[in-house]
Amino acid sequence: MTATRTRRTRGTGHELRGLVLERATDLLAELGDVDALTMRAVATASGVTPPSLYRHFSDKETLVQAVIAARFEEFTSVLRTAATNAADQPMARLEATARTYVHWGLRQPGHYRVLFSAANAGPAGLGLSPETEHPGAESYRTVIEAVAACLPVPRHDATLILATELWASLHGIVDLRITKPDMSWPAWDQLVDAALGAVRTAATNSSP
Amino acid sequence: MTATRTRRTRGTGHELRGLVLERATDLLAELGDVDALTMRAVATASGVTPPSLYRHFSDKETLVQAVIAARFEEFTSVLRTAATNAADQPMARLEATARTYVHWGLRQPGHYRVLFSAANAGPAGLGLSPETEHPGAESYRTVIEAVAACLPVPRHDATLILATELWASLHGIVDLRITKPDMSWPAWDQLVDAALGAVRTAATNSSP
DNA sequence: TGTACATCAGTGAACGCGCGTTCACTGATGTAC
DNA sequence: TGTACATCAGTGAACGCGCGTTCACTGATGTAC
Repeated sequence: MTATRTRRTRGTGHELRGLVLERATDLLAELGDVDALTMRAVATASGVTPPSLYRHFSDKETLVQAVIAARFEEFTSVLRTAATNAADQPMARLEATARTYVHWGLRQPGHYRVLFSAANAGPAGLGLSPETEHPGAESYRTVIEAVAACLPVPRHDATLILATELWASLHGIVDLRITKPDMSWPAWDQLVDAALGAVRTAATNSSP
Repeated sequence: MTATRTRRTRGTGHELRGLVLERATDLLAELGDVDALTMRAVATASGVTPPSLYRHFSDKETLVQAVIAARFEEFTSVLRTAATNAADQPMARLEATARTYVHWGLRQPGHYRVLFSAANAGPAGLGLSPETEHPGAESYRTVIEAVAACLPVPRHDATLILATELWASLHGIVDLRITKPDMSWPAWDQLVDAALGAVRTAATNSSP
């Protein structure tokens, strides 16, 4: 055991930082709960003893924040990529965004829960300053923009309500499935389709 | 302190059971998280030392289950009452059900989270046998029935999708608001209105 | 009416556990002379 | 080329804490005789 471990040579100690982030990410994906993640487990998964972690992260909160920030960034990026790759038409882009949202959430339930269902998910709860916007706000904005693009004469109020309701639907589709996996669920893409109905109607009705 | 405490007379010890349930319910409402609830806190809130709790509940899980079961029952009952009190027309009943769902959730965010967003909310996670249906299934059924009543020619598949998507919307409206209280949200009743749009459209289109 | 006794609500102290974190250390490696 | 030394990745043991839970007990109350 101990013989297998090779210590990093001087100057390359920061490699451990990356490894720890990776392992912590995997563990968080499995656990789906920040509180269930332990520094000891992260250390073991990284092939190192607990005190070594404190060389790179001042405490658990710092480590967790680093993981969460990266996951949020990835999520938003995946959403944007999906929209970009879709046909160059607002509704097609929105559909791609919505489908990708749910697909990503169901594929990475642990991460989705950590990002969106954490008990203390506010900026304060994440240890961020109150002025800092919530890391999930970016993905919210992505949905709003995609909805706004579908409406010929976008009124701010109406757009906001449509977009928020759509977001709530997508979140609900993912979250309920994750928390109640034993129930029998309709195919998720049909649910997403239904959720898009309101925007589709609004888009059709307002166009001449 | 100790002088203030009056021990129950013999035979009335079961009164403590009710008091403990009440205090545990309150604490759970504040915390919104089963793991954050401690037997010690329940004992203190009940004016008693921790070992006393074990006279009435064999362990923490049993106590928590009792609280959760009661909350689920209350929630379902509130939904049914709302539907009953609404005008005797399917759509009015559905609207009342939906509004009450969200209103209850936002009024009792801690309880809502415990019931619907618990990390281990499956029957197994709640310590129930796998055959036992999820305690939330009853409220799900309430929504399905209310939706079905609105459709003139109810097809089972379509009804299920519409109802599940509506449930997801309502859950999302409540859950996102609870977990991200710092964001600025549109009025919840407008969101509920939007969520009801799909059913309204389906109801109108199928009627002659 | 008095007394011995069984009952039982509730206590105080302690248990083992896993946690985040700290501390003093080890020992291989690169560097200065 | 050799040697003393500073650096620093990583360790092993321990800390204090709060938790669920257990244990032996206390002492007031009702009951039997």
